[in-house]
Amino acid sequence: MENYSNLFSTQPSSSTSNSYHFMGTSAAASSHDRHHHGQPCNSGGSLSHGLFSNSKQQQDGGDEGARSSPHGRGESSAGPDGTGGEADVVVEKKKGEKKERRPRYAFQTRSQVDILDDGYRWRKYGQKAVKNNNFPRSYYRCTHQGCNVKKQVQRLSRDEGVVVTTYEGTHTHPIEKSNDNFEHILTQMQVYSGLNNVPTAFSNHMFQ
DNA sequence: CGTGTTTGACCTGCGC
DNA sequence: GCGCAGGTCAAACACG
Repeated sequence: MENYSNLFSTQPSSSTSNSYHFMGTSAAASSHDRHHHGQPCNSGGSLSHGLFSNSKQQQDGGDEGARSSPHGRGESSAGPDGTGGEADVVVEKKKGEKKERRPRYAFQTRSQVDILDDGYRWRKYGQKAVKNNNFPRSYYRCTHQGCNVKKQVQRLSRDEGVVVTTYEGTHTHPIEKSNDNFEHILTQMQVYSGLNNVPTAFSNHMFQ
């Protein structure tokens, strides 16, 4: 809760690249332990659920068990085989069309921990070292059945106090547990959302 | 035993 | 075509 970094949202420049909606906030993020008191207190499940919704694009990925790649690998792009479900979720290359990805929503927080406890259950499925960054990037997927939401968590190398979380997709289910902390974060995000503050320097760094 | 993490290998896109 | 970087898979492992 020191200072709110930045917040911005880039427009879906549908040009091949992804669209990022970026926002910044600072929080005492606590997550250390994901679901201990995992009670389904679906207190509305509105907050984050609504906030990260990208209106359209992938809202279908819904029940398609997400992964059903027959060959195990290369599922991400070899997807479009007609099974509808996944094909339209990952709008990658569709027979010739230029690839287009789901919009991502990123926001940075000033926190000691990497993972924000946003009320959903996530399963880590990968971690990669990122170029020009001392810290690795972690990849998470929502564990809820049929929910295809992913998120990446990365810490800035030049400011290790800042954690960048990138969400991709929309949750197809209500939040699994309420979380005052995250609600607080969201509140901040909304507030700053109105300011239209754009951190250019940072954006140049993170996404391209 | 169920769930989540770690980690090396693999795949793909992109720039040169 | 090659190499690099990002993204994902899945087996092995750890933990409650």
